[in-house]
Amino acid sequence: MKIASWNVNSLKVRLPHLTQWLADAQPDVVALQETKLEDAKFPVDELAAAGYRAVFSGQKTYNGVAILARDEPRDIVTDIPGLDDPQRRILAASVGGLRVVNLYVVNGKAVGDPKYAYKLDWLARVRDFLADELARHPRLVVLGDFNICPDDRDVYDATAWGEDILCSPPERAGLKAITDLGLHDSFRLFEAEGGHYSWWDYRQAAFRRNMGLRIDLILIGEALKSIARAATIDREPRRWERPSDHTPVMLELDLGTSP
DNA sequence: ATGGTGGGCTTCCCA
Repeated sequence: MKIASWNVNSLKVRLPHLTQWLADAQPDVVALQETKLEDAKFPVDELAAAGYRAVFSGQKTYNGVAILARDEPRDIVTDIPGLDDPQRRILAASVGGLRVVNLYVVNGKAVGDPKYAYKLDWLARVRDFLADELARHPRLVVLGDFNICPDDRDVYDATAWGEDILCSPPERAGLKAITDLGLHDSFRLFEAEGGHYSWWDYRQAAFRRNMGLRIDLILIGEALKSIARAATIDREPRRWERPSDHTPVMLELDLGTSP
């Protein structure tokens, strides 16, 4: 089974890229972020024609998350219990014998900004939600745009970036509180070197110069660690005309033949 | 220190 995450930065603009990539990569489950679409405008029919069921939690202009799958996703959750948040950033579903939680983590703008405080609080609440999810569903996958570089290997120039937004110690502590639940950064099960990124700024020819960050992650519960086969970043869609600033990340799990 | 680019119910906000 192939499970993927992609921040598409407007599904309206990127739908042709998405359908092309689905045909090329043949993923079984895909988590999308920044769809920027109201639910009524989600391209259900186009994705069904591509062979995927879809569930989604969107809003106009900003945010928006979706899960695509070959099989119908079930037991949908669109909100963190107890958190009244109009921003559509989380979507959980059961699919293909897995529990999948798709996150579009708050960017935070800058250390000290009000959005940064919202980010740290949101992360703490997600951590508590994930603790409950993991207790109920050992076969848990938590993936999405985390808007946090796990460590300096995930930053093109860690010295210059320093402790700015996406790399500040409190953000990294917020991520560590999540991985400390027993969720592994699947990419690091296969690759120890730096220089592998999932996002490149649109400015300054950042992609051509590989000035990127690895902020799109697929975390897996301990129960899935032994069946992880490969974790990859597909840079190809970032080369296409009018790309998203993020590129898809993918994990292959060996779930065997029994359901 | 600044600003560069891109998406969006656009002349600013968000990333």
